[in-house]
Amino acid sequence: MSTKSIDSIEKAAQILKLLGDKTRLSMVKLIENNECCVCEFVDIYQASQPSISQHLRKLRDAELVKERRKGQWVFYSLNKESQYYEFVLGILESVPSQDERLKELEKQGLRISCCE
Amino acid sequence: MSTKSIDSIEKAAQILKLLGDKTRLSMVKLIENNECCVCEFVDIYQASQPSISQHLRKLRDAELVKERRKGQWVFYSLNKESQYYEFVLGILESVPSQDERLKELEKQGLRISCCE
DNA sequence: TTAATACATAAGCACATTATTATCTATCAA
DNA sequence: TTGATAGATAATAATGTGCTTATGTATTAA
Repeated sequence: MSTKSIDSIEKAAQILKLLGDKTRLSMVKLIENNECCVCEFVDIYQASQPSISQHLRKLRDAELVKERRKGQWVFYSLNKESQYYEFVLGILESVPSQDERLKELEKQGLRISCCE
Repeated sequence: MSTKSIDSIEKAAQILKLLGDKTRLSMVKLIENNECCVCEFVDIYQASQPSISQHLRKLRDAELVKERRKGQWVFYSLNKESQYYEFVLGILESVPSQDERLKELEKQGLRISCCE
């Protein structure tokens, strides 16, 4: 079960700190409606692969995102089972859509859209 | 005018980072409904005065809070004129009330409740 | 005027965070 | 198999953050 309210001020601060990085915030906003793999993030943010992986690890450790392996790719999405899902969703509501970045990727033919 | 939506991902991340510290988040939640002065924060968080002042400065620089001098005290409150007021308010909705901390202060007779 | 209280700010240090580089595993395609 | 691609992780370097200490200003009370 997830409610919008957070039980402790420390936990709330921890989640806000995680979202308080522009790369992570943008990634989380992006996977609100899309499933993305690591190499897509690398292209979108012009960042190194380890840098992206480390951001994702923090989000995964906090159980805000979940991963799904599909062949050689690992796809990330928002963890809807998280206790904090609604809290995060409430914040994302006020954050500008990042879907343009994905469209840009598609235009370059770099979007990973594998079967199934 | 303030809307819940933030124009840029960078600005949103900046605000979330500011709120992503448990002392600052608690202070902001506290002054959602109360006006507090620096020395009260010092008592409440058992922190040094410069430490509290530095937190408040960051919040003030981002225009999330405003100050009001009253004699020797400086009282802080949420800046309702801020462009980001509703965004902050939306987050605070999910954050547990910190009013108990003020009640505790009153019990100890340390609450500054000056005239007017 | 003097002392005390409230607060701000600057400098320095300790610790946390982020990015890079290097290396390792897993999957897929030849 | 072998090579290439995707990704994770460890070690390290660069940067940022938050705290303490020291000091300055403003206000009040003596």
